[in-house]
Amino acid sequence: MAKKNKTKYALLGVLNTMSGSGYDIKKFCDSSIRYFWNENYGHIYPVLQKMEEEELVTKHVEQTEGRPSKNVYSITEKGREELDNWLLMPVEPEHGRSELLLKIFWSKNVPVEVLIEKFLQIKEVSEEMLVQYAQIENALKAHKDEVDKMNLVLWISTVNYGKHDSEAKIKWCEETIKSLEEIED
Amino acid sequence: MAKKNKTKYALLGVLNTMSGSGYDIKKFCDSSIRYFWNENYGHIYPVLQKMEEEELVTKHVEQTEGRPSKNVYSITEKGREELDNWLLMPVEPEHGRSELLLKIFWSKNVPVEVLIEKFLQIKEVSEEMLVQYAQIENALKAHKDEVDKMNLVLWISTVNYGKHDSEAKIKWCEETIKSLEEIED
DNA sequence: GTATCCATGTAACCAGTTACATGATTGC
DNA sequence: GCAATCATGTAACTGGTTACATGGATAC
Repeated sequence: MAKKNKTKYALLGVLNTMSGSGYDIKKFCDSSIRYFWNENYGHIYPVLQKMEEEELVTKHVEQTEGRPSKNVYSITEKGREELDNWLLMPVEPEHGRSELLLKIFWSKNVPVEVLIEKFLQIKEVSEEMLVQYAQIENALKAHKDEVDKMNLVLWISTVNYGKHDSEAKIKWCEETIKSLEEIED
Repeated sequence: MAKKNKTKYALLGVLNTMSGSGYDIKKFCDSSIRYFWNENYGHIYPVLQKMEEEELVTKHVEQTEGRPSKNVYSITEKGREELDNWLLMPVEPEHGRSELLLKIFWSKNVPVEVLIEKFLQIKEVSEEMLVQYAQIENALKAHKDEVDKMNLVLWISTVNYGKHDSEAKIKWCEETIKSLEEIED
C-alpha cells in the first residue's frame, strides 16, 4: 500500500459544511485551513470526479447566465460515513521530514555567525506568525455567534496549536543562539 | 518545477561525515536522524546512482571474503560544494499538511468525550517522546568527547527542537481539553 | 534450524505539484 | 484597455513508499 490520499478527506470535510464547486472548495481551503492544509486544482478536480464514482458525493450542474457553468458537489450519506470513520481513526504517525532540522544537523562547517543569523531569521518569522495567529483568533471570536460552540472551540484549538508551535520555535531559537555564542568564545 | 529532491542532500550529508554503502547510509539515518528524517532503500539506491552520474559522489566496490560485495560511496569536492550551497539556502516554506489539525477542524460531530479521549492520547504520546528526547540528549552528552563542539551543539539543538515541540503539544492538549470540558457543562 | 544481519536492487504504484489551455465577465 | 476573478480541466512530471526478489553468513 502506498501513501494514503488525504485530499479526499479534506474535500469531504469542506463539502460537509457546504456544497460547492471545486473552485469554491479551493477558496474555502485558502481562507480557512491554509495554515495547516493546502489543495490545488490539479488535485481537487480529479479527486472530486473519483469521489463521484465512489458515490461519496453527487454532482449537479448549475447554470447562471453570464457565468461559466458550475459543477456543484454535495456530500452523500455514504460520504458522511466515510468522513466520520476517518475522523475516529488515529492519526497516522508521520515520519516527518524536516528540512530545517536536516540542515542544522549537517551545518558543522557553516560559520557560527552565519548560523546565528539564520536562527535570528527563523525567530523573526515565528514572531510574525504569532501575530497572525492572534489576528485569526480575534477574527474567529468576532464571528462567534455565527458558528456553533463546538466548532468555535475546535477551530480556536487549531489556531492555538500554531501559537504554541511558534512560541516553542522562538524559545528554541533563543536557546540555540545562546549555545552558539558560547562556542564563539 | 515540481517538488525538490531532498533525499539527495540527506545522502550528501551522511557521506560528508563518512563514506559508505547505501546500506550503511540507511543505518546511519535510522540511528541518528530518524526523529526528523527517514530514508528507504527504494529511494537511496537510485539516488546514489544518479548522484554518481552527476559526479557528486564516487563509487568503489569493496570485496570482503564471505560477504556480499559492497558499493562504497564517497563524496566528491563537487558534492561537498553542492551540500554547502544547499545548507546556506533558506528553508523552503513547507505548506505543511497536518492530518491531526485537519481531523480536529472537522470534528464538530464527534462526541466531546471521544475527543477528550483523543487529546489525552496525544498528550500521552508527547510525554513519551519527551522521555525519549531526554535519553537521546544524555547519550549525546555521554559521547561528547568523540564529537567536535560544533556538532554537539547542533545535534543537541535538533533534540531540543523535539523537546520544545513535545512540550508545546502537551500544553496545547491540556488547554483544548479544558475548553472541551467547558462545553460539556 | 531459524531469525537476524548484511547487501543490492527493481517494479509497481500513488500523491501531489506545476504548467498549460480556455474563455467570459467585472471592476478600475 | 488591462488585471483580476470566475471556472474547469488535462498532461507531464517528480518524489517517495511498499513489495518483491535474491542469497550468503552469523548468532542463538
